[in-house]
Amino acid sequence: MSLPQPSARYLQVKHFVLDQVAAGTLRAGERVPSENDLVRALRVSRMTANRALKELAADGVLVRVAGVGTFVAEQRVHAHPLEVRNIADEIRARGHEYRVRVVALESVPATRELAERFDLKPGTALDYSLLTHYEGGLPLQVEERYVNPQVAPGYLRCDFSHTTPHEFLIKVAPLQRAEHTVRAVMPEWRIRRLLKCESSEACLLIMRRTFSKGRVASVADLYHPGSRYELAANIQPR
Amino acid sequence: MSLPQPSARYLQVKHFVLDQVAAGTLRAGERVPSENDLVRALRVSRMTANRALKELAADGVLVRVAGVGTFVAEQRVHAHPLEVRNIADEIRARGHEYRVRVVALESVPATRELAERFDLKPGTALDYSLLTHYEGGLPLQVEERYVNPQVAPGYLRCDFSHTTPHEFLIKVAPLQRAEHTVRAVMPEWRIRRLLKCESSEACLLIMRRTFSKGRVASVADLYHPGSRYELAANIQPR
DNA sequence: ACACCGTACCTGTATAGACAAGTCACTTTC
DNA sequence: GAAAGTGACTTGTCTATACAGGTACGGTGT
Repeated sequence: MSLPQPSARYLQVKHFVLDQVAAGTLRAGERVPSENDLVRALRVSRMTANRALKELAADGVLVRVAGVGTFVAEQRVHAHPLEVRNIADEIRARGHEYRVRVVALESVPATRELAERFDLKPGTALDYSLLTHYEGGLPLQVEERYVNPQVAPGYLRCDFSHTTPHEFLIKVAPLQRAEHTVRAVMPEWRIRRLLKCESSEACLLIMRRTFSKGRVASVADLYHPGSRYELAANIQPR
Repeated sequence: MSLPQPSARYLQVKHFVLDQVAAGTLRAGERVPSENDLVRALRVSRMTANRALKELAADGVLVRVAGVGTFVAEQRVHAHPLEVRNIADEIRARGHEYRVRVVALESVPATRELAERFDLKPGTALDYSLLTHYEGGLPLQVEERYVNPQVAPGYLRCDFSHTTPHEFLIKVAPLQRAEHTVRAVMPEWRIRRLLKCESSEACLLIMRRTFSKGRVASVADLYHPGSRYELAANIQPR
């Protein structure tokens, strides 16, 4: 279960703690080793232990209280109004037939750009899928997704005719936090061809990063034809 | 303009850099002082300068390249899709100059489509405004807005060089609820011209309806150039 | 023209040592 | 018993120093 040791010592310390959180040895609300504990246990300087815990706190994995200690943060699975819902459910809810086509499903090495989005080293193996989701025969979403197999293993063996990537990930890697970015773009031809949309049609791109156990579980670019897809939100202030 | 000095020295360093980014002294892509420059200029240790720059990089304000230097990140404007925020505040928060141009401001009768969105009878008088919001000289948003004068009276007498429509509405008609719809579109020539964007550029359209006292107070179509505007959301449990 | 190398500068990481401030439990004092 | 003090432990910050590794640039030799 334990991962190959990263070179940087503060990363080793992060993993030391993270592994125990992931394994359940340390549960939500429990106290994690203090900086000085880590100094003694892992033979690092306090500054290094401090950096590891500080970054884990910034990631939302830990909570630190000056004078008291460091604790595992409470993790809850979320439900959010702007969540990109399961595309299959969305389509079926509108009374249309849902179909998916798997264009690609393989393991690929991380490019530098991908490595950055994942916060991993370039060349790390990532599971890659390229799917087209159809609504009643028309493409509604092209989903280009990369999954970190160390966080969510078994992605390549998933049968996407029965399970969407989203469903799989929720089951395998409990969602801690997600980032969405929404843009209007003119996608490259490769995507445009799959979406079967004209060269003059704008597309809605949702870039999504999901986090689990303090690490990036998955990075997805979701392309939608601008003429057939929109995001809607109801906002209640306060 | 400058804020009271924070006590922690690394925060002082962060503000030193941030102020220059906000003031425009340092523009996107430009090089920021190196760690050693900051050591000499602000009389701090390199570890402290390092922490400041590292955190600003983590915040997305700067980009660091080992062996090369630290640079101001290219910043797309971020907006939180779930908040009803003020475009002027957003721009100023990014440290850029905000300016607005009033293209039209008049009373118009509701067309059938507008009447539907307002849930009113066609022909009802509506206050209409067409504004272009500029960020540092570049159009960032074209705001086409209709206001129901029975819910929010006095809209046409508002001075938009000092108050944004958003601010006015909040004051006159307390916001009860809002609806957002986000689309990617290729807008008509009229809008494209105001946005000064090319004919091949996709635009992000936010259609917003705000409700006050149970009625539709305002309907707005907000157009943004796809290359310079995006919506971002961090979705956290709880 | 081109490959190679040295140098200067940059960020990234790591350490030991130091002081401050917050929290808690225990003890002393009134 | 209540208030005040004390000490141990925690995180937060800061410094001086060090080495590694990346990058750019200019010079040198072929």
